[in-house]
Amino acid sequence: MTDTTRDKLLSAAKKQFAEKGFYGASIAQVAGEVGITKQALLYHFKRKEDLYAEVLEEISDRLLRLVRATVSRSDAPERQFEDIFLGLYAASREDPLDTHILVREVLDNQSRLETAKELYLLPFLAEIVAVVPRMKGFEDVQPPAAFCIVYQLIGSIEYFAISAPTLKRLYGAEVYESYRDNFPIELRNQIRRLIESHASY
Amino acid sequence: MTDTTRDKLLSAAKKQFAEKGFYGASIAQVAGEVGITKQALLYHFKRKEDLYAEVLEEISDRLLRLVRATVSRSDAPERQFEDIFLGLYAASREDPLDTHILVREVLDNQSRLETAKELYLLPFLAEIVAVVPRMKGFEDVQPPAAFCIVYQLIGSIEYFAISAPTLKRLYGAEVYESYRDNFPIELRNQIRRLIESHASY
DNA sequence: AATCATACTTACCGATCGGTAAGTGTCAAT
DNA sequence: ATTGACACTTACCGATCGGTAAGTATGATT
Repeated sequence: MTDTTRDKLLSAAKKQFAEKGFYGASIAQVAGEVGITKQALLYHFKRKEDLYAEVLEEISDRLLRLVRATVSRSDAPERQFEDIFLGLYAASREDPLDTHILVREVLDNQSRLETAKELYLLPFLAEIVAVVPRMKGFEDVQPPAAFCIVYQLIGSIEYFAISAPTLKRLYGAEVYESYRDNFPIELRNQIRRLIESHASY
Repeated sequence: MTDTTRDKLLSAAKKQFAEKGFYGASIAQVAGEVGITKQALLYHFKRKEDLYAEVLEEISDRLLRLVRATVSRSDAPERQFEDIFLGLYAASREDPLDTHILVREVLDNQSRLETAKELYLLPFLAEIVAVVPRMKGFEDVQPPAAFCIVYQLIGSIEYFAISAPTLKRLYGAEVYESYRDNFPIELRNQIRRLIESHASY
């Protein structure tokens, strides 16, 4: 409610960056959506990069907190593991723009080369990967295998999240919604198959 | 070898579009890389969109052909299913730029709104999804569930493919290569677990 | 020898980009 | 009454964007 101009700018910027990417977004348009001039925006954020950095930081912070909260909510690693990914899916549905930006960051950071910006990924991934060898039957899974298992699940979720507009247009809103509702069920199935296949040894 | 200027432009454009996206890429730079002026490029491709469309078409055509060839190579649906995804992974390793562009297209098409452009996805997805109910134990799997199963696998593959540069920088080339080599193994494991879990009923 | 398409070139266009500089109005503190 | 931080504004900048127009060298066709 008591949104400052700064907050409104961050919110409008998130939308622009998510839809058009760093290059495609223009600070003038972001400012325009908030109802101020481009130079007023530049008063709050000296450079376009600064605005983008703050948007990205907010997103990655929240994602890292989500994973940590999920882990600390349960003692059973199997439960932690499943809940992390179901939680990530839920988050991607609540804030679709966030996922768009994160995937864009993966695509763009090589040409925009800001090394520091992607370092949030390290603790985020490490936190999840660390859960794997704590699960029953996963004690001997090697780090590369654990990483791939985790990354496949993350990829499934993020890719589906960014596909929402495309799928909606391809199949229509109704069909898309049936896909969207089935997705977490199949995601859970896949995770449980994984866990059970190891636990049975 | 006998690359025409046109071919060279398409190849240079693919690289630029993959790295920087449609907005970030500049036709002047594409032309520069080939050693001609921007206006010479505009002689071959009247508009930037035309150049992009041709790059995208080439990629999506090849992907669709790959899936169809894989399906016709075997009679066993289970084998077809597995080979499709392993083939897609192999393709994403051979031509990483292609995957970058396809994922960007998913992200960008909503703001660039060219509806026609994404229609390659329909037969591509339909072809793969159609394999599912032919597999043993999958006869009664509903279309939305089949779609989600397929889309999760595609998402895993594409997301890992676009992450290559990021992962290389995060973990170093050596560690990344161990991930990259483990990825198809875990992918195959996942697919086989899926098939087996249904076949055993 | 003249024609004509191909494959470019230089010159130029308006629009938009991110960003700087120099004000202006408001309001709280001194 | 003055100062000064805060939140803006108008004016302006050079660079770059995609794209148009008009000219030129080349080589095959008639």
